[in-house]
This record gives sequence, C-alpha cells and structure tokens, in this order.
Amino acid sequence: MASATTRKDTLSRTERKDLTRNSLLQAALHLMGEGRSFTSLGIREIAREAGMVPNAFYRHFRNTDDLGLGLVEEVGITLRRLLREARQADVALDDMVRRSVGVYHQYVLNNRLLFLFISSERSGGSRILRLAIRNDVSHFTHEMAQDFRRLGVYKDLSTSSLQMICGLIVTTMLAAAPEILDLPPEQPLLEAEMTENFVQQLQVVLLGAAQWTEKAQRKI
Amino acid sequence: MASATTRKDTLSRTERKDLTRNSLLQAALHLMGEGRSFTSLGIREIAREAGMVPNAFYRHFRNTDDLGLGLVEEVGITLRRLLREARQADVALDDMVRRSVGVYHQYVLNNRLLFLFISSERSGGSRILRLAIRNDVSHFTHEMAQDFRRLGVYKDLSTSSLQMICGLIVTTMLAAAPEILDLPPEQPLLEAEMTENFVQQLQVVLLGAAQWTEKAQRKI
DNA sequence: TCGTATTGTGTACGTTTGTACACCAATACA
DNA sequence: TGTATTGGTGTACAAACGTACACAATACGA
Repeated sequence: MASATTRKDTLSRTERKDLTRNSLLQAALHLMGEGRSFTSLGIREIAREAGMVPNAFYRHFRNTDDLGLGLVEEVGITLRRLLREARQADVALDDMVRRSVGVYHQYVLNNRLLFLFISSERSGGSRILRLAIRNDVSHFTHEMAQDFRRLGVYKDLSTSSLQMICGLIVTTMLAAAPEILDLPPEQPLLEAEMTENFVQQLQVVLLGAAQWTEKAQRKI
Repeated sequence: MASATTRKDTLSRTERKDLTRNSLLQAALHLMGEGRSFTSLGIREIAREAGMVPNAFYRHFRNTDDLGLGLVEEVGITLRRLLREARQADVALDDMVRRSVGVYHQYVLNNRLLFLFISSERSGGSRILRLAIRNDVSHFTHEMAQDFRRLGVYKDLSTSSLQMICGLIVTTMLAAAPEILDLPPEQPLLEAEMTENFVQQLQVVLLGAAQWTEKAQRKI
C-alpha cells in the first residue's frame, strides 16, 4: 500500500505539505464528482472531505478560488500529457481518427474528475477560473497545431488557418467529454453510437480542412 | 412605465403569480450574471434578489432545482425563437455563414443571461439540469436539420448524417457563446477577430459536409 | 355576499458557514 | 543542542442558511 516514497514518516516537511495540499485538491475534485459545482464548494466542506480541520485549509490556500487555480495547474499538466500520449500512440496510421478518439475516450475516463472540472468550469461561474482554463486549452490547441506541422499534415495551410482548425477540433473534443462522462456505464450500444457520432464529426472537420484554402470559401 | 396589461392592480391572481414567479427566475439569472454558478445559489438569496421574503419562494418552487427546470423551459423557448429568427433572416443568400453568425452574435448578446445559463449549466453541477438542457439542445439540433432538409441543402446526405453535421454546428455555436459573453465591451478589434475565427470554423464544417458521403471518409 | 383557497409576511429554530485567535508538536536551522 | 518556524488542532462567534409554523390580506367560486 504505502510505497517507500510515500510513507509519511520518512518525508521532509515540504513533501508532507505537498501531500496534504494535494489531498485538498483531490477532495475538491471528489466533491465536484458528486454533482457539485466548484463555486458552491466551501472551505469547511473541502477540509472535511480531505479529513482535516477547517483551519488547516488556510495553510495551503487563501480561499477557494486560490485552490481552483491549483486545480487549473493540474489541468495544464493533464492536457500536456494527453498530447504526449496521443503523439506516440497513432502516428499517421490509417483509420487514425477512430484510434485517436479511442485514446481520448480512455483518457477522459481515466481522468474523470479532472475532465469534469474542465468541462464545468470552462464556462462556469468563476471568471478567474474560466479564463485560466481557457488559457490552458488555448495552449493545448497551439501545441496540437505544432504537432500537425511537424507531422506534415495540411502542409499548405497557413499557421493561423491551422490554429483555427485545431480550435475546432479541440472544441469538438471538449464538447464530447461531458457526454462521455454522463454515459451510464455498461451500455456498449449507447457508447458505440456516441463514439461513432464523435468520429464522424471529426472526419467532417478534417475533410473540410483538407479542402480549405484561404479564399475558396468566400461563396458559402 | 406600467402599461395597461402589466399594472399589478388589474391582474388576476394567476397573472400576478406568474409575474412574481418570473421575477424569481429573473433574479436567479441575474445572480448568475454576477458570476455565481447555479448550484451555489440559495433560496434566501434568490428571494432577496427578487425583492421578497425567503418563504415566498416555496409558493412557486419546491427547491432550487425546481426553479432550474423553470429556467430550462425558457431555454427551450429561446432556442426555438433563435431558429425562427434565423429562418427568416437569411434564406440562402450569399455570404450566408457570415450573416448567420452576425444574427447569432446579436441574439446571444440580447439574451445574455440565458446564454450564460445554458453555457455554464450545460455541463455544470446539477445532473438534472444538465440532461434537461442537453435535451433542449438536441431538439434544437433536430429542428435545424429539418430546416436544412426543407431548404434543400445537402440533399444527398442521409438524415442521420445531416443530424451529425448539425450537431457539429450546434456544438461550435454553443462553444462560441461564452467567448462572446466574456469579451470586454467596446473592443471591435478583438470582437472582429473572434467572429472571423468563428465564421471560418463554420465554413470548414460546411465544406466538410459538402464532401461528406457515407463511405468516402474511411481512409482518414 | 360569504366562506375558502391562495399568495405573501413575520418569527423562530437548529445547522452550517468563514474566519480569528491561542495553542501544540514536530521539523529545520543556528 | 537550543530556538524559531511551520503544519495542524481546538475553541469561539457572528452571519447566513433551509425550512417549519402561524398569520394577514385578498381574489375567487358558491
């Protein structure tokens, strides 16, 4: 259970602190997993969920918004990791969209609480969090565009067009996340239907992107 | 100020009731406009904002979730109205996407609070609200697909493909809403940039849709 | 016209909240 | 080894919360 690197009694003070800080972050995520929105969470509630006394919260965060920014930091890391996994998973294989969707689907499930956080707070109550998340998503989009460049797909698109396309892809991906998470488990039929829809939508986007040139679309 | 049809002292009891019920709904929306998420709203708070005593709330709703469903009803109406306006605004004119985006942009601004509600609660905390909104959005998508059929665009697409495409369009539209609403006012440059991005994304989708046939995309 | 149902008010209660302050044990550093 | 800093605890309090109950005013059906 407790590995050599996580046994509490062998850790330095800063390591211990990081551990409890993390348990506060996880507690907040867990509460949101029970159907609470971030702005509805209270300090006492979070501390209670983390198994500590209310006042201890203040040793780590000034208020709940501050903790929210801590969560956004995790969002950035998680999105970066997703991109890394995607990079090494399917390098221009055939049926690549379907594979990517599979990877993404699994990744969302494996990081359930964090994607729940992203989905609900990306356009949620707190302006600070909203903008912070949007910033991370923007970074993600940017990196995806760079990957496309590196892979040599859509060679003849300008950088700004490529980013516009990636923005569309990311929007579609993020819109799929809450649907993935709301799907009742053990319903392979519904799941397959949703996945197929998602795959086709991405294919439409890629098809459009392949046709896109800076001036060809004026008549639409 | 008080027109003949809204003067309180000439109204029947049910009309009065509807009026105060509505002021509760508006109060909730208004609070969300101040950066609160729906699940963080309290009964006392809403009643206070509506200018009434806490207990009066119970004469209209059983709890806050119940009021939320009332708001979702407004969502349905508002989306239906949007579609109606869009129908009569641009019937297959050239540069139609840009016009539609303009109509949509203005509509979102005119219904600021409701689109804020849609955006944040569509993937927000309360499962009941989330599913209810998703249901409305699904209806909206469906009607849009029917309109496309009626207009004779994308004649050679199957119904399910058409709905898949409309789902993609609606996703893109709804993703644009919070960005529209977060834009600081009087920033024509930023606004133009965002709008242009939005227009191009829709054009990519339509371009892809025009190329879409049930089997052509297997190789992607 | 009278009794009744309905809408909104006032008071009240037990909980929960955010946060201040004093405190303690243990780590880090001199 | 002694001392200062730090992470976590216990107690405390005013404020806000949801909700129950009794009550007032009034529109409505008889």
